[in-house]
Amino acid sequence: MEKKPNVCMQDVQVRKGPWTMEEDLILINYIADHGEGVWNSLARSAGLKRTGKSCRLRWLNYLRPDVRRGNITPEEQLLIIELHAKWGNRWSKIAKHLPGRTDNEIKNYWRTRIQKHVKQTDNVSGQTSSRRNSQTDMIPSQTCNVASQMEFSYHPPCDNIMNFPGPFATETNENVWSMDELWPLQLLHNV
DNA sequence: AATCAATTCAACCGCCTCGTG
DNA sequence: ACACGAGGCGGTTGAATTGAT
Repeated sequence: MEKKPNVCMQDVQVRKGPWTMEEDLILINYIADHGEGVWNSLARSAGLKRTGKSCRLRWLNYLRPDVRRGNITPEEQLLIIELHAKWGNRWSKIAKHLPGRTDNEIKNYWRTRIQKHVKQTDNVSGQTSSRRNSQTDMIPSQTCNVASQMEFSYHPPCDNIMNFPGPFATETNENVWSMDELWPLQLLHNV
């Protein structure tokens, strides 16, 4: 048995950054056997050199079998706008009303697609309107206004925000693999 | 074909809340 | 009532990808 320095041993062992396929499989298998929850001990027991938080995030945002990815529909988009107008940046609350969508995904979608459109709209229609300190401090009343603007000016074919990058298949990305690939492996592993 | 800029999104960070002893 | 740990949430970052020149 080699002796390791007892200083920050956990810190030394914690892995960060993109998940590997192997790690994903370990996590899927472990949760299939034991269920989710108690993430810190789950991470340890599963032999993953990740924090509990990291495992939870990976599972909730990516590995859960019911996670839907890509192709946010116009209906979903309108719902996001509507709910954001009602609740502001309460992403998890909004996500509960969009089955299969995660708070992270909705948050990203809002920031990259909708907020961009909001800014453009602001520039065109209200150049003298109030300044914002940041992208994130928009209050619900403002977004409500924006939501109505978007609904009435919604023209998918030429609208920037409706140009979805396409389905989930980004094969070139090393740590992105489809659930079609992962779940059969998980099942095989469990047999 | 090469380079640069813009965009996207997975993952991390820090704060807050809640449950438990 | 208090302290502590774990989980949850929103904000932010940075690598990868895509598009434009």
